[in-house]
Amino acid sequence: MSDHESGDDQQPQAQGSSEQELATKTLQIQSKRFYLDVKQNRRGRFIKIAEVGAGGKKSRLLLAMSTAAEFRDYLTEFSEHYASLGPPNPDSLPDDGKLKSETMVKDNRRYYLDLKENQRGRFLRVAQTRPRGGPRSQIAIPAQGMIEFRDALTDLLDEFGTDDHEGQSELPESKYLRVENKVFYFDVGSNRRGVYLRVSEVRTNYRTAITIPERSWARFRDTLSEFVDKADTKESQ
DNA sequence: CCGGCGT
Repeated sequence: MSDHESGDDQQPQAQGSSEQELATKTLQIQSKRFYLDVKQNRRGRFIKIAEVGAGGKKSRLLLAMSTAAEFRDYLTEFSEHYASLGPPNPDSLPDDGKLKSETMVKDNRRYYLDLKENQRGRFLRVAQTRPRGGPRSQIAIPAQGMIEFRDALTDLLDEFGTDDHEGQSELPESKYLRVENKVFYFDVGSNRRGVYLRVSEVRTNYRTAITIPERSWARFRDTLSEFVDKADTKESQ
């Protein structure tokens, strides 16, 4: 029963029943509190990281167990790099302000790890993005807390494994289709309502999409076939 | 005792 509970993926929806919380850890790093929750639903096992700032500002991030393990290893790399750095020097900062960057990919979600520096000091920013400008969420871990964070993550991974225990197979890769002057993107995603296909038409100043539940894919295909057949017969007359 | 350069 955690008070840092909130919605998850995609569209708002009724609270699902079948999400269990297997373990939780709390970390206090400077003014911030981090909750690391191991959770499991029918799509698999994952770790939810919630950051609560001093003013009660919250942000959260979801990582599959395998991604959490990858992240843990990167935390070691980043903390070693951090330890090798001299004192902060605004003049010798790269243009993008990033001292070290890595990327992780899982199920069409991208994770960006950036060691950054500002007036407050150094911190690791972990950002999660979804395809086609979907919601972006991010947390910032003070650099001094990376080791502590890694150790907490390691405890959870040692206890619950690095296996995602996916109910179904992995989500398919995204595809796209160029049609005349348009591009259509096909992205498969999932939330606790199930698996869906999101078809987006993306142009510079215009973006639209439909979301098709997996259960109806065959009917969409059949319906499209009917139109194709009609067009074909018309063409051959 | 905060705070993380955007649409």
